[in-house]
Amino acid sequence: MTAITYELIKTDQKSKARRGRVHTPHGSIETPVFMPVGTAATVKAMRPDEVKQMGAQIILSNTYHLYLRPGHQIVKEAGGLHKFMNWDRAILTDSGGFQVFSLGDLRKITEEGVEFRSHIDGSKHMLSPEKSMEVQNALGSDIIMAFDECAPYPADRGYVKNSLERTTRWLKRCKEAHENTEIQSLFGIMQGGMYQNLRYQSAMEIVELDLPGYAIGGLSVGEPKELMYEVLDYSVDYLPANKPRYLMGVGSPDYLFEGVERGIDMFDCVLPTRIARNGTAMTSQGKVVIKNAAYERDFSALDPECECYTCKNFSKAYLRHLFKSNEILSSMLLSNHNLYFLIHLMDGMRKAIEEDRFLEFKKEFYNKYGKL
RNA sequence: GUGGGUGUAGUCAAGCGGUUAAGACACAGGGUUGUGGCUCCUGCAUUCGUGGGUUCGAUUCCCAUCACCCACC
Repeated sequence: MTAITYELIKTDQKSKARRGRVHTPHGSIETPVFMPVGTAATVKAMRPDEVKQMGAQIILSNTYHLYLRPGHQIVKEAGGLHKFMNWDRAILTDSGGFQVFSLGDLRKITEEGVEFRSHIDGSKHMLSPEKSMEVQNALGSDIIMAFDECAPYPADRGYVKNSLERTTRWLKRCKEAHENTEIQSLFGIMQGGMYQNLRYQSAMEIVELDLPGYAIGGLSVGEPKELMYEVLDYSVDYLPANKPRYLMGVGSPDYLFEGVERGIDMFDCVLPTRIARNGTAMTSQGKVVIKNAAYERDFSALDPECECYTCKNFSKAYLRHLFKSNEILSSMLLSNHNLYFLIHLMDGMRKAIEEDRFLEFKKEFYNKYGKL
């Protein structure tokens, strides 16, 4: 018995989109789902009760960051991550694999693991499959991710093949080292870059380990949109239908639609909260760069079709003023809106799948949303 | 009224005789996708209060003038 189980409820008649449910020790999650990112045990600028109230079913936090600060032992002493940050719904933790990729410069990858320098104080650390499991076990998140290597783009076939094979070996070590299987489930991560046969090889290797869920990693790392969609097309088919499929790091509305259409169940992304902090909103009419001078005297709502707290109570002119004045409330209100927007977009997608009109729903959205 | 000082972009300012006048902030665009991000990138003075003069050449020196500031009557 694993901590996480997947229930397939319905598959769309005209696409690979599917409606499902992931059962976790902290409640069940209706899928497809968007997971807000809370790297340092907090969804930046948001209170947990707000995140919960807008309908977030699961959030993501991060092994690398919590290991460095405050330290996983402290989180464990606090009673685990859920209690520490006061979030009683599901939590997924990333393994630190992506930081190995994004920190780039000061790191050394070996078979044992990755040696890197802390971005906080420069101190030297080693992250390995065993260490990542130790940290994630201490955090107590419901879904824990395998410690993988995310190959950069572009990367040649030889590099990607070696990297994916090492990721499989690391996955076996993760499975071996993972201790709390009763309350935490380990998801494997497919790699393979932009090469179809390598994606296939990676899938075969990780699926053989019969894990509770699988993620597609190594996408949205700078490749063209069309290429990502193409890789996604066949990659999803290599994963079992009776397990949740998670596309890592994707979160713009168009990517979410294209992912769901191809059979993805879970997404996470820093995009909504990051662009919120930098003065941009996602709305039903498209992207709104609230800091632009055009909104100086625009007293209308950010998104006239949105029911979120921000849209119901404040004008674009006020939001622009808050941003230009560097007010904390700016990050709070825009993050609130962007997260609400994506969460409700997923609500709409789920409903559309149930009614077999996912493609129509997608078309309607694109017609209004326009570019990105 | 007398003496002194200052006038360079929206603001604070560097430059003080020599090719395209630092920088910061502000302002204006853009970026952002398993968060090293209240961040990053780009743009923004044919012109140095005004008028003369000296000089091959002046934002830089001289004179006048205007504005503002300080001190003393």
